[in-house]
Formats: sequence, structure tokens, C-alpha cells
Amino acid sequence: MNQNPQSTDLSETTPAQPRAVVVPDKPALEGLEEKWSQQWKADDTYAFDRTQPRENVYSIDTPPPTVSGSLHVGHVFSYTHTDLIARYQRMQGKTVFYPMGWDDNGLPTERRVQNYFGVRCDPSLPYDPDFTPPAKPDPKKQVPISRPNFVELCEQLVVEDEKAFEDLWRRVGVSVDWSQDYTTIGPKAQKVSQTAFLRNLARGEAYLQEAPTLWDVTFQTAVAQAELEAREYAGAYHRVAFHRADGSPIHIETTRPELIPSVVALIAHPDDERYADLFGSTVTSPVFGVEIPVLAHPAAEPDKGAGIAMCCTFGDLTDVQWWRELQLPVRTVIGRDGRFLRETPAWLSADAASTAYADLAGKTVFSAREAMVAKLREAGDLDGEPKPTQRMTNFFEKGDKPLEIVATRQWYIRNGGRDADLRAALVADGAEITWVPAHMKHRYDNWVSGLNGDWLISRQRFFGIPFPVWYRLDADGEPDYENPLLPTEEQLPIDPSTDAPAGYDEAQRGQAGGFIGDPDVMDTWATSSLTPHIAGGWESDNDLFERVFPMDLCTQAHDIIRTWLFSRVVRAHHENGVVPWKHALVSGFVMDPDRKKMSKSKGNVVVPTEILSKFGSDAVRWRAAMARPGLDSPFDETQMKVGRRLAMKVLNASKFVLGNVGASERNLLAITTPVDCALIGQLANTITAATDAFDEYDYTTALETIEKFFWEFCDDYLELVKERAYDADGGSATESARATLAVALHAVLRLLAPFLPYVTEEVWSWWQEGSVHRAAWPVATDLGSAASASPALLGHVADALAEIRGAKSRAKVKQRHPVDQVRFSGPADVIAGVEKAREDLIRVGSVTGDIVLEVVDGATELSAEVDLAEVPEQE
RNA sequence: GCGUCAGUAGCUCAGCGGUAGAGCACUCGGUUUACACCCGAGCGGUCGGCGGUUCGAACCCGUCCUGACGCACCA
Repeated sequence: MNQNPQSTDLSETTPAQPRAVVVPDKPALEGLEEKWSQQWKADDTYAFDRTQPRENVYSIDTPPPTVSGSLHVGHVFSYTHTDLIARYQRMQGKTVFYPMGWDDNGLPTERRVQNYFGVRCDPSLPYDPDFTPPAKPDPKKQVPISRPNFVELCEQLVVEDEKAFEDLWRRVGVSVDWSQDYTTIGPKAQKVSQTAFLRNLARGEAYLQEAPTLWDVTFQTAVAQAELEAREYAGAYHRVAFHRADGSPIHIETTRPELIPSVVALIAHPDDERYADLFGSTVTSPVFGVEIPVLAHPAAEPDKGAGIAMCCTFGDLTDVQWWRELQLPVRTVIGRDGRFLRETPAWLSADAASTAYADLAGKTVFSAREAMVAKLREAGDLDGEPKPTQRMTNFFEKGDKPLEIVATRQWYIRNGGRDADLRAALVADGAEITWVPAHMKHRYDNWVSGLNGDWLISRQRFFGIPFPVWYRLDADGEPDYENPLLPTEEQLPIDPSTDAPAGYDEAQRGQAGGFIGDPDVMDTWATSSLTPHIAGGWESDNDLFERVFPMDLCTQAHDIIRTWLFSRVVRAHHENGVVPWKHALVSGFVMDPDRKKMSKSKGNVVVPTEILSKFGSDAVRWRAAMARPGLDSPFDETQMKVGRRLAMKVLNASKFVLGNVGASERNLLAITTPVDCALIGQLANTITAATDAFDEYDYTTALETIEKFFWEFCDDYLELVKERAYDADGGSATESARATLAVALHAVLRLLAPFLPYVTEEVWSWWQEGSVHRAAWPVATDLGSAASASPALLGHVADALAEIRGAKSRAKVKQRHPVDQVRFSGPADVIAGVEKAREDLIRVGSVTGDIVLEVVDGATELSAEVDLAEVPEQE
């Protein structure tokens, strides 16, 4: 069963090695994290065994956290969910491939470096080998530095951040094999990213295209559809007059009057009779007097605005559609910095137009709008006042200004956004994944079906993986984008800004007849879409890759289904023709107590280190395990206490059991007393139910099942057999109790181990060799014949115990108050059960007389008359 | 607008065709040997509304209401 070479043989039928049982006098939770996380590190407890064949491997693709960001409790919950599965699979005998990655490339790192060191990247500057960052960063006066200097600082800072992150994950107890780590900026990731890109390019899955793209003016980079966020944005409808040849007005409505200089057409629906006589004619634009055609297109909606729209370069994606389908000219007025072009565009060269444009040139969109409205008003072409409106506008998820649409040259990877067949294939890929919870597949389908273009992977940024591409410069120094120069795979990774292509030398860079490197970097998602390949050693260690890929599990929260999850499906589809994993486990969010999403800006983020210090890792993990896949859960400190109490209970109950039971007493044949057999029967059922739940990735139900058993074990069974187990010469009944306690504890520690790795390891170390985390997951059939005993007896005895306790509680006496006699009456099976535990009940109930039993025909439940002993007042 | 999830005890959630459940909170009681970071006993619900199917509905079907989220919506 257990394939792990380090694991111990835990077959129940084999007598355990005699070993001294060492139980501390005052067991405590404090210090366990440090003690055991160091031990696990020293022992390589979670090492992956790469000699195992694929069928013995369980491989996990876990999200590389953005190291320049900060972690909150939501991360701790989500990573714990992954770890629960990892630990379960390991105990089931799999060797678990559980690497950790760090997402350290891209914009978040750039931003953090800018703020941390007080610098900004200026690619035009030369490298300064003696550069040291300012002692006191001034966010208002960032020091401009060269790209190589900037990248150096990025690399320096991420190392520190990654150390802090690793410390946190070790403390949480995630059972990662830390020798398998990777980063998204490191050489391994660079080689994989560039190799995969070249393969995509060779197969036609990647392509370079000059086209209108969504553009963030703050970060001055293109962004992908997956990074968009629609937000409410305050705007106003402006009713503006264009003019027919005879001077009569034709009104349109627009929220972006500043784009009037870039108008290329007015467009109405072909069936719209109001404008039928205008189709094919021209009008002139207000203020600028540019002649504009009036065209028909079905995408124009008659009931929107005036029913006729001005088509610009480019106000929105409909403009792009019209531009493409009606073959309209490009009239760009907004530059990459979000400001109006300083030079007057050619189509505005007429005197009036160029004079008017001069007042817009160099202005931001916002200022240009104000200026334009003033001009319209002056010209009498603004009909009425602007009507304020809230509209949905696309923003870059990390940005705070609306996106513009700018025609730029960018790299794309085909993702089905322009190809129905590919889209259908990717939807089919999604259907091959087992989603946990199942309904998360809808989000995937929704996203893939709604794609409106291919995946834009190039970014005009600095800290990222460069495209391994150069372009020849012709005799005039113009780049030849059609025939890029490419390295061989063996040369990778390369940086085209410092490496020269084959057949050229560095002196030819930027020279006519020479070459230039592609200036862009890949977006972070273009790299993290390859995490199974990076972690699994694709093309650098194919022996490993074949043992771990396709992976068994990927885990993430639901916000990155459209980005990380989908992009990995795209990459594996292109490169390997398979779905990259069998299961996708999707975690919910931890919300603040008011059920609002935690975010830095709201100041409602719960910092994990504080909560871990306060309650301990096991308690926090317990709470995480209570959050079912896909469900958001509100943060509530009182729930952490419950987990802590469970961990404490494990210590104390184990102390009691092991204080009375030697390590050698795990003898199944000694378990003969009916109550003991019933407990083993209950344990067998618990093991089966928990195993079934875990196999369905339902860790919460597994925990609930195990925990219920454990509390009943403590509160009822342990109390019931306490006295019997204490007996110095109790004979076979005592032997039975002790063996049952030992067998049950031995199993329940293993059942709880995935959830409470620290406290279970601590207790395991009191009486067992090796780590509980390398021990075998319990199997019901290893519990011998008692496993088939009916647990019903246990319930009947618990009911009888509750009757005695209830009577004492109602009489407000202590639980050890003596009882003269108890008369139980009830159905035959219940009475028979109570009879079998009569001796235990007498002792636990402090019954001095006898327990009288009476079968009542037709009774449905147990009732009792408890005669409490008379005791002097001051007792 | 399309779609998904959720609405059960004060709170967090199970249950998803056969007499309403757990934990927390609350109330009451309990100090000798596992545990006061504790133990025991209680209180507490017309299972969002209305229809339907069924011998029987929290559970299935329809419809509506409320909340959250995803996608679309940018003239």
C-alpha cells in the first residue's frame, strides 16, 4: 500500500515495536510550529521521490503567489486546502509532487521596487555599475535609472520577499517539497517561456500584429482582456450637431466629445429610416469642419443615444469593429501617454481645424474634453447641457484611469477569441476537468465563450521575460517585422536587448542593415500559464516531466479562473494536446466580518502572522478546512478558538490514553468487551466515510466526520471506560479497554494529521517512530473483526450516560454525586445495549446501588429514573 | 440583459424525499488524579414567499422576492 520508502509499516495486525512512551507533564501547543517545522526541514519529510512511476505520483500545481504583494488570511486558507489534499494523498501512499513557485516578474514587482527604493526605470539611460539606491526613498522624486539597474533591484528585492513568504508557508505547515521551487523570472522560467513561445510561433499559435489594443495610459502598456475590470465611471451625454451640406444639423450623442477630431464616420442602423436618406452622403464635423461619411452598419443600435453614432479612432470596441468591417481610416489623436498628440494631424490641416486643434494638443483626455466642450458651445453646436450619466467603462484591474484604445504592434497567442473551432476545443478541455465544486465550470465556460480576441501577451514594461526575437533593419533602418530573427532552443534563454542574433555582432544593433531586439516583455500570465512545465522540468528534465504531467490537481481561488487557470489550459492544449490536470479545486475568499472583500485600500485585511501567533497554525488550518471549496466565508475569530480547542483536546486526551497504555498494547485480539468493539466499529465507519469524502476532495466533510468521532471518543467513550482502563488488575476487560484506546488513538491521530499537522506530530512522537505524516492513512479492514461490530451500542450507552448526567445537572449537583439506583426503561435493543455496558455505567455514574433495566414494548426511546443519594449540605 | 451560487436557531453552517441538526453565542450547574485553553445540562427554528408533484417536501418542479458573484453592457 504505502510506496514511500521512509514510511513505517503500520499494519495493525503487526505488533508494534516496544518503545518507551514519553508523555510531557504539561503538554502545550506553544512552540510546536517551530519545533516541528524545523524537524520536517531537517528530515526532508515531504521530499518527492522522483524514482516513482507516474501511477504512484500525485502532482500538484499550486499558484505562485505574487511576492511583491502581501498575503492575507485568504491565501492561508486556500494554500491550506491544497495542503490537506497533499497530506491525504501522501498518507495514501503516493509520492507527492508539491512544488512552490514565486511570481516575482512583472508589474507588481516593478511597482514595489519603485516605491521601496524610490527609483523609476528609464530605458534610455546607460547602465551604472556603481549605482546605489537613495538612502531615503522619496516617492515624489523617483530617481531615474537604467533598465539593467532597475532589473538588478527587482532581483535583489524579490529574494528578500521570497524568504519571508517561505517562512510563512513553513509556519502554516504546507507540506511543500522546497527543493522543487521555482520563480517566474528565474532562468528556468525564462527558458521554458521562451521555448514555448518559439514553438507557438513555429506552429502559428503566436503572431505579431499591429492592431488597436486596450491601452493603459498610466502604465503605458497594452493589457489583455483578462485584465479588464468594468467599473462605473461618471460621464455625460453631449448632444452635438454635425452638419449636412446645406448647413442643417444632424445630432449625435457622445460621452467623449474630445474625440470629435478623430471622427471617421457617422453610423446608423441600415433599417433606421430616420437616417436612410443620409447613407452615402457626407456631413462635416463641428469645430473642425472635416468631411465625414454617413454609413450604415447593423451594430448601430437605433434606441441608443440619438440612434446615430460617431465612429472615432477609437472610442470603444464597437468603433474598432466598424473601423475593421467598414475599412475606415485611422485618425489617432491620443498618444501612448494618454495625451493629445502635440503635432497637428494631417486631416486637420485646414486653417480652422488646425487652430482649433492647437488648443487640444498636449492635453490629457480630461482637459481636452473641457476645452472641446467650450469650443462646441462657442460654435453653437452643443445642443443643451451635458446630461450626467454613470456608465460602465473598462479599466486595467491595477489602474485608475479608463483604458484607451491605441493601435500598436503586439504579440498574441491564439486562445479561441477569433476562432470558433479552437474555442470549442478549449471548452471541451474544460469539460474534461473535474471541478470542485462542480459549478465553477460555468465560470470557465462563460469566460471562454465570451472572448472577443486572442490573448495579448506582450507588455511595454521592463521586468519580465523578453521575447526571444530580433528584427532585421533594412537599408533605411526600418525593421522587418515580417521575418523575425530567432534563436535556436539551445541558445535559450536569451535577452535580445543584450544578446545579438546569429550572424550579427553587437555593433550592428540599431544600425541600418543591422538588427534590433524586440523591446517588449511577456506578461506575467504568459509565464505563469506554464507553471506545470516550469515546475515539472519540461524539456530540461523530461524524465521528471513524464512522471508528473499531466498533473493531478490544480488549486486556486475563483478570481483567477479566467486568467491563470484558463491560460494554462491554452498552453497545454497547444504544446501537449492535453488538459494539464485532472482536478481543479477552487477556493472561496475569506471576507471581512461584514462580508466585504478584503483589500488593502479598505484597510480590512487580516494579516496571517497575527492570527497564526494568536491561535496557532493548527487552529487556523482547522478553520480553513471548515471552509468548503468555492464558498466565501466571513472571518470570525471566535471560530479560530474552536480549532485551538480541538488541538488542545488532542494533547490532553492523548496524554490520558498514553498515560495508561503502553505502546505495545495495540493488540486487536484483546478487544473483546462489547462497548469496545462498538467503538472500533464506529472508528471503522469513520475511516470509510472520511476516506470517501477525501477522495471526493471534500475535506470539510472528512474533518467533520473525524472530529465527531474524536469528540464522542473523548466525551463519552473515554469517560465510560476510564475506571476500567485504570484498574491495576482488571483482567481481560481492562486489557480490552487499553487496547481499544491505543488502537483508536493510533488511528485518529493519523486521521487528524492532514488538518492538525503539528499537534498530531507532537503526540505521535510520544510513542511512535518516524513522522505521522509519512504514516499510512488508516484502513477500516486493518481493524480486525471488531471493525464489523455495530456502533449502535455506543449510541445507546451514550443516551444512558446522558440520562444520568441530565438528572444530576437538573438537581444541580456535581457529576460525581453518588446515585443510589437507576431504572432504565425503553425499547428492547436499547436496553440490551445498556445491559452490555452496565459495569462501565455504574462506575462512571458513581452508582452505589444497581442499574435496573426494563424493556417497554412500543417505547421509542430510553427513559430513566435516577435516585440521587442524599448527601449532607456541605458536601 | 445572460448565467451561477446562496437564503435553515442570534451568528457560522450541515442536512437535499421519510418525525428539524452541529458548533459558536446565551442560560444553568460543576475545583480531588487527561483537560478551567475545561466538563456536564439546557434554551433556541411555521427550513425566504406563493403555488404544484407526492401517502409524505427544508429537500423535487414552477414562480416570485432578497443577497453575492461571473459574463455582457462603454454612441
